[in-house]
Amino acid sequence: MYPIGEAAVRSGVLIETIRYYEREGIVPKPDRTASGRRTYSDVDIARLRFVKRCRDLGFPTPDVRSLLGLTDGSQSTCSAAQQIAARHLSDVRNKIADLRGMESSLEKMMELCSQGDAVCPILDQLLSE
Amino acid sequence: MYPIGEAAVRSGVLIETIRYYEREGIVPKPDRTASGRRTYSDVDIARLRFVKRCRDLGFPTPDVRSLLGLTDGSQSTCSAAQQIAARHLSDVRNKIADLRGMESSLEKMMELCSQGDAVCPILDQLLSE
DNA sequence: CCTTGATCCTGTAGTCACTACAGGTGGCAT
DNA sequence: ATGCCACCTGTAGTGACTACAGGATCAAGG
Repeated sequence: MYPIGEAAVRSGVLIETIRYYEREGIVPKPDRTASGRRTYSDVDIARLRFVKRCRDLGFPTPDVRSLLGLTDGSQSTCSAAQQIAARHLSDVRNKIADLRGMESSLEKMMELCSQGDAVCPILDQLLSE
Repeated sequence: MYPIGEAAVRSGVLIETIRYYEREGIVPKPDRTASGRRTYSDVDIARLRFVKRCRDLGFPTPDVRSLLGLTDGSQSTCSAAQQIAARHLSDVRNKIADLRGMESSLEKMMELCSQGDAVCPILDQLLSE
């Protein structure tokens, strides 16, 4: 059993973020010492790492909750996880596409810049549309 | 001169977002009618469109302010705009790289899913690291 | 003139996922 | 006892919006 500082180190999740997850109900409240300090088991740590992994992959918190809920599961939970992951993958791809659009526009602007025009092409582009 | 509703339509920026930009000092306060209603000139509209264009390209608001400040400029403002755009382009590229990493991990997970394992590979992957 | 519906106003709070801080307590070493 | 570090709760802030409440103004129609 570890105090929260140790749990943070072991899970890779910040102390304040751990408390936030608890407050939001993303993870269950841990046991407490007689003096009121949180104390985390290895299972608690594993759960926090799961949450971190999900967040690193960009899953929004509602999805993290859902995925966590599936971890006590059976065979049939796999399709639920698949669904969540597929939808999220689609979101990620949309975001990439958005960003690629931005990148492309920015690149085009930067390109015009190197042509030494009398008028700033970046500002001109931003002003013209 | 137009009321805020018309300005919103013409600029493509929501009424509440226009007020937000004004409150944050991103755009100057417009003139008012005798009864206190905001009234926007064509120059105000053009400025709002500029802000929208910058936001659509993902420039953070401090950069939008800076770019706006450059639009009254001279030749020498072009290098400043270029700097802002270059830094932002770099940020966009970093975000794309992050998302590509997520996409790749998610794709790998989905791939394992279609192999019909007894254990859910998605949850397994999330739990194992 | 009065009514009605639409538009506008200010101020406040909420969204998402954290993150920081204030003020206080507990635990351990000196 | 003192000092330092870790922990606690509660609150507020971040960035960029977005929504809502309660009230005022405006214009058109009866």
